[in-house]
Amino acid sequence: MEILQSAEKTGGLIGNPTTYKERSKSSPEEPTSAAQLGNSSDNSSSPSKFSPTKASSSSPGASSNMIPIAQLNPYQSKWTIRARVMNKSSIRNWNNSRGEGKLFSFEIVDESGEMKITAFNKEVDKFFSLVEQGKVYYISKATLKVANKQYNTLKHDYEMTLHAHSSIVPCADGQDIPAVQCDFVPIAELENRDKDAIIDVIGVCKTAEDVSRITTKSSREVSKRTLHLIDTTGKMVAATLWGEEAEKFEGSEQPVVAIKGARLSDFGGRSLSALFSSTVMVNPDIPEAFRLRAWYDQGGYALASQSLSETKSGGSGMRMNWKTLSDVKNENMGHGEKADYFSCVATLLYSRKDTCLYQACPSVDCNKKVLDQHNGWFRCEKCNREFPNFKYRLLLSVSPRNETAEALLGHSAETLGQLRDTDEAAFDAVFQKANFTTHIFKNRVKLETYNDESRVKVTVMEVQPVNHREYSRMLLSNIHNLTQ
DNA sequence: CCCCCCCC
Repeated sequence: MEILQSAEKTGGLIGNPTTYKERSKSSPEEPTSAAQLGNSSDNSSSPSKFSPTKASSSSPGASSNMIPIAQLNPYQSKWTIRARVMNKSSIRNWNNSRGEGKLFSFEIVDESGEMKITAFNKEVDKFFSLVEQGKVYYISKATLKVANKQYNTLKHDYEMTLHAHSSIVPCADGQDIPAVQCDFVPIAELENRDKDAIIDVIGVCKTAEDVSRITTKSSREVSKRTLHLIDTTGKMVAATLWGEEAEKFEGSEQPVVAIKGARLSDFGGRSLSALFSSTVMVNPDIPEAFRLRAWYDQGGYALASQSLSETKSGGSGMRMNWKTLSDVKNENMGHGEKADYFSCVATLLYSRKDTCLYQACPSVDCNKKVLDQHNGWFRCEKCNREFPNFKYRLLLSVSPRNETAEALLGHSAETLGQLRDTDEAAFDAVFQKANFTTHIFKNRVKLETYNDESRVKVTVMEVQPVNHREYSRMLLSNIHNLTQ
């Protein structure tokens, strides 16, 4: 792709006789930068607008009226438009009670307006590879119908469906047609944007998670892959791609990734999700991308970037079921059929050190307590074997997991086991030091019956450091709710 | 003729 001019220098689009206003759903407030994409087919130096003469010289619709997109309506039969593809979806299949098929859609723009175009089945085969994002085409003979505003946020009363006689022909001189514009929001700035805002973002893909399959609420299976994008603001944000885009993404070489029309979510703080209407561009040929590449390669890669998105499930105040310990009692948590889960910020008052360590089977993934045979051998009933050695495991009364207890005490079970055997004072000190420390505890609560005696048992699943910003945010929201 | 924008 060739870029006419960096819009950053100009504060807007230059080289276009008219200005195309960003579509409403993007709602940019103060664009900090803008990039133009897709002028590769613009070679002519003589802009032409709706001149029938010009149209007849190079378009198949010689007898058609060249009209602006804004004037398209279902009540005229002969027309040709000349427009640039802003956005193109991938091919999607559907299968419902009314039948099945495939489709793709794209959005076009000219100086007068914009429109959504959908192609089904045979028209998918005919036009999918021809239609390229950023390029200009003559389009004629298609069906116009009232736009379904529920799914089409473009500013036009109608949308277009291609049919067997529809014509799409590349236009060699479309430089007068507005370029596709990106208003990239710096990643640090995402923190101040509203949830559900549709924004354009560009960053270096520092890491890309593996692709995974998830099942949606409506029982559809879909692939997803989360990228972690950073920019020169030193902030990082998680951006999730879906479907084929997720499957095909190759992030091993830290490409620059631009997403036009991503949705800002408040999951885990702030994160982004690509929509069907988003355009994901890997290493796009735009100045922003070149700048980011240089910045990253010349040292940006070493920056300890701070993510706006919580990477772990914990720490974030958004999805945590925060409870106080008295809530657990007052709300009779754990009395249901299934266990309840809650998180609390709590301070460790005391932990028993006498029964905290046990000698476990050294087999990988066994962890069963071994029986000391007092002959130098240790027997594991589960493995039905005797070992000359064992491994220490930690078991605090709150915790089912060795790793959780290790996090709480700040030492590995192995270290503590050695310490107990060699330096009791140091061993005691570890427990002393852990007392009165405050953490986020993620807990499971369940009423358990043992020997005819029922009691609510709280098990700590995970211990995490307190994220004071998130925790304060949660407390403020509680105060806010109390004053409602 | 789709119309799902998902999951933690």
